[in-house]
Amino acid sequence: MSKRFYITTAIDYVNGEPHLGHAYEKIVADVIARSRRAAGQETFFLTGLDEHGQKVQQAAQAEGKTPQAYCDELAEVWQRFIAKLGLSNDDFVRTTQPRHQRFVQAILSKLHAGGQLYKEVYRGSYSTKEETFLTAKDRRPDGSFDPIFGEVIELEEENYYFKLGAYQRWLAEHIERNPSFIQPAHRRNEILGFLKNDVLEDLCITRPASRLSWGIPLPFDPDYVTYVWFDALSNYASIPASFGDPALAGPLGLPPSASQPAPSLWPADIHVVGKDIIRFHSVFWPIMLKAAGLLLPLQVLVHGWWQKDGQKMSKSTGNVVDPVRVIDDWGVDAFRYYVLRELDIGQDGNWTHAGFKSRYSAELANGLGNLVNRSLSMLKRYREGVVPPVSTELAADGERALTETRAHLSQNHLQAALQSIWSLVARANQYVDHTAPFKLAKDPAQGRRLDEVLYNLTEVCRILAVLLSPFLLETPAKIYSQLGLGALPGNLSAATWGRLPPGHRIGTPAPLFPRKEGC
RNA sequence: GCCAGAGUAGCUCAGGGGUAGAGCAGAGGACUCAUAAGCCUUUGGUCGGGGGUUCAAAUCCCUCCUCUGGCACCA
Repeated sequence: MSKRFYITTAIDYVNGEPHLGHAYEKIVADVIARSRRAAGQETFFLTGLDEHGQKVQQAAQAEGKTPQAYCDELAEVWQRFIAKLGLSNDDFVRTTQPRHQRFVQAILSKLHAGGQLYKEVYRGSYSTKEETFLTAKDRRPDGSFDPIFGEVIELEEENYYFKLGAYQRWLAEHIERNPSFIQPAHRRNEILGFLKNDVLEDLCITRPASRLSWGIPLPFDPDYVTYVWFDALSNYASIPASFGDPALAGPLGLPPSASQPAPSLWPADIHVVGKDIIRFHSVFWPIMLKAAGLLLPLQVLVHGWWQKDGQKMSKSTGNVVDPVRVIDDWGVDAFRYYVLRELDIGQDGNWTHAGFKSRYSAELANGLGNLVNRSLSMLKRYREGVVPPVSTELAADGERALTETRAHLSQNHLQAALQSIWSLVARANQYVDHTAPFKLAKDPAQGRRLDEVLYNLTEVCRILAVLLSPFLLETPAKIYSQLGLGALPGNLSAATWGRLPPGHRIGTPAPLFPRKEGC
């Protein structure tokens, strides 16, 4: 079986609240996944949750629940969130699942057997209250620790380390040779600068089980559990491995697929991550894979952060955008459209209500929505909704939009693709005014000309629905329904000109993005 | 502090030696199919300051100012 296109989001810490940043990352990944499917590629899209760690352990205890019961409840919250965003993920990983733990233990065993791990004593300042070691950064300017840390003692603890530093030069060369490995380019430069100018230190990968029980035990030392790096990052490979993916199961000695043939997913094509965790994904994770003899992902695609009204979002000041609220008020398509259209991937964004409303009314309602409504209304009124013979006056414009959209999507330029699609919207709106079908309709001698104009407009509406299908969820289906065409095609090739059959009778036009008063 | 990047129209940004561009916002107009939407026309800028190279600089060089991003793991 040929390898599928495989894309992931970061997994979210189960304890956190779903916010705009999570929604944005997931929607970006979703649109890329949908665009690949629409290009005819078999695709696998994974998202999920990071459920281990001290904070979960403590929070569960505070609520008198087992950590697993606590996670199960929160996992439902996250799954509802994902459904709200309309994600097309093929699976949902939770790091507490046995299928994930098997992989983590397998890769740790292999690294241990290969001498890539070692045990060492660390001595440092330990906060008994926070149950964590403190670092220089935790010190106040006078050198003392903040009282929030409570009693601070000197403590020794033995842990396992992973030989990260040994791979520093190799990784720098890999990134040099593969310009697309970290995107966008300025993020790549940051990582390269770091790899060339700083010393990469080894990574502490465990906690004693006595201190942290809610984690995956080391297969070769039950006194320890593995800590965030191997536990969380491994999710990208653990799920393909659990299906028996030959690129993973074989090298790690995991059981082959129960259902043959095993899907071929690894290596991942794209890891979509936020700029805050770029280092873990473009330094730690590749080295972990390399050390274990596994293939590296092809690309780490780094997105920026959103601000609200030019300020950092913060729950304490109430300066937040609640994606669920926006979707409830404006619809999932308006939400998805705004975050995709506002930013090129990699830039930081600034959410403003005025900006959101402006794009909603100017681009969605007045641009796209009104075009579809006026076009179909005229076909309904002047031709009883029956599609006239094929005409090709706007065919070149339609084909250009298709070509550009495909080209942009193949490079994950989602914003640029939307701009290309909207240039067809603008062209068609202009065409209405230039050809004035409402005037042609008054002159019986102009019947053939009116037929031509109406075919072109109706076909543009259909093409727009197809082009928008990777981006929007409800609108393309609504357009198809209003066209009386049934199921939306799954492939962008349906956007080639002239597929709207003459003689076909369309459905009932209705506004796509209703005007909203007082919002 | 170090390393990048950026400062161009009211806003968001493109351009990168040879009459300053787009979208939005603003102004005016003709139309009426449509969600009072759409279409056409149009006002805005000595391209951060200063100096230099050149016949010619927003563009190249120097310098200054301002802003942004990054500087991990640090058990």
